[in-house]
Amino acid sequence: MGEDELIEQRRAKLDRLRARDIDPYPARFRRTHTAQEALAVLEKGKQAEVTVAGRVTAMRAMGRATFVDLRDGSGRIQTYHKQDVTGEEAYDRLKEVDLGDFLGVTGKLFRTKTGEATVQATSYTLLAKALRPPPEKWHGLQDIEARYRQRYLDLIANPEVRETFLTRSRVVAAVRRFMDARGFVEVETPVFQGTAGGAAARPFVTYHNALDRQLYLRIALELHLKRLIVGGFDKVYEIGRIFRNEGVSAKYNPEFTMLESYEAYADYNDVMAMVEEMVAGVAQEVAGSQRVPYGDAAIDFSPPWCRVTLREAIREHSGVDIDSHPDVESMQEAVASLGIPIEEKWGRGKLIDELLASTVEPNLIQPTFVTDYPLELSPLAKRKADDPRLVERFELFVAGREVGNAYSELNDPVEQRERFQEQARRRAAGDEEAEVVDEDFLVALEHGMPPCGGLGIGIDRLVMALTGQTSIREVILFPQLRERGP
RNA sequence: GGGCCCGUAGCUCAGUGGCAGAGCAGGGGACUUUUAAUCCCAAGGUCGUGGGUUCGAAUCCCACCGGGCCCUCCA
Repeated sequence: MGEDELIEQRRAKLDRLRARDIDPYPARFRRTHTAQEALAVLEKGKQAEVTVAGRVTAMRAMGRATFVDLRDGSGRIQTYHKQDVTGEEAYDRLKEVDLGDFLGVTGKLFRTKTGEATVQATSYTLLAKALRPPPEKWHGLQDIEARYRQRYLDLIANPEVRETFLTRSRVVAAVRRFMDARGFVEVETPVFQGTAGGAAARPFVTYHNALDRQLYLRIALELHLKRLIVGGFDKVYEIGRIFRNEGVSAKYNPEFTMLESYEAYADYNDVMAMVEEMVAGVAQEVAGSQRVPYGDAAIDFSPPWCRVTLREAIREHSGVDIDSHPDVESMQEAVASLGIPIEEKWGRGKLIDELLASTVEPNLIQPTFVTDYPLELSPLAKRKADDPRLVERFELFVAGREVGNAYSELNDPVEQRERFQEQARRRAAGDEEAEVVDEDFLVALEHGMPPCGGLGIGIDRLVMALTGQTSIREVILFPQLRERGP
């Protein structure tokens, strides 16, 4: 049976219903109970009359009696339609009902002889006719491309997918509650920006007609949130979408969600403690435990987490002591000797970053703070007092992926200008991901910013770690895909 | 950007050179407590697209489109 034919059959049913003066898309319907509420009523032993509504997910017809499974946002409930109860006309009309249609059903609750809570229908109403058939009821929707392109079908057919996205929603809500409870003010900053800064990434470019001006989509929240610290908000955060013009893969989606927070009079150690408390609390709230399954093992979010300096981490996992390679040439040699492909133009910082990504990161399954990064990788972070080559910075790794990044914010406007200028030199030398000098931000810093601890958490990756997903597309409802071909 | 793999009915999948199949869904019939309901009957195909090899291609080769995984880059 071809798809067109299946649709044609459903249209014919629609026409027959209309011919009988039945509106297949009524404007409203009053239900008295959700599926879950109705089940609870019967649980209390009450054989009350209820009106429920939902999508038809299965029909089992046996001559003059039919069982219909209805699903709403709360769950599933079975309705039972008997010809001698509903009357012949209404019973025959069930033939025009298809899987995927929405139905409202009124009747008394009872238990079948197999014990299933059921609504004995005295009447029912078609609430919306579906013209296309739903996916297979037992195997669900397996085709990965179809799952992403038509996520609504994925959500209908695959309950665990629905569960993952409910978890995502709970994670965001729990993070927000945590930040609010600590006195952080939630703010919203511009998505369109004249210069896109705050991260090493290529931006999307767009154009504003009335302003006659090229604009960029933000690649980070950082520089505007710090302006607000200058403006006197002591604690601010934003949970927002950011956009990076990079490849698409299981780890990367061009738009993703970041939490960034800035706290005046805090440093990166304070931020570390806050992150531990926040993520452990979120895990407890959404997973019911600070230990969450990860493959055959588990990730344990209970504090304190492992803390290791970048130098130690790299030495442990690659055998290379970065302090023994103070110049670019020596570092290139060390990295290349591990079989890691390198590029001639890479500086010492980039080489260290590469060492981290390829030797350390995949091994950090349990939550781990890697601290004290090279200055050249961190143009917005404050220098360590006891070692000017390093900054007060940490990255958080979980499940072999970077989940967070934080530092004591650089608030010396003169040094910030120098750091921007160094970035500008790199950009001129062909590094498209170097920071752009943001004069407006420098002016803000020149007005004085208190010492401040900043944080960025990749919400998508946090959700991945908390739900055991290995592809970012499983935690983004509508991931970016290539345009469908002809 | 490179390598490997996949694309068959609305959905889930068999079929690897010789008549294009099954289950679910859909259609007809039997069945008044089923639940992957059961039983009977009939129907349903641009085998991703376009070339090529061959007497013969879903099957082998090439290109393209889409997807997946692994590299590369980015969080």
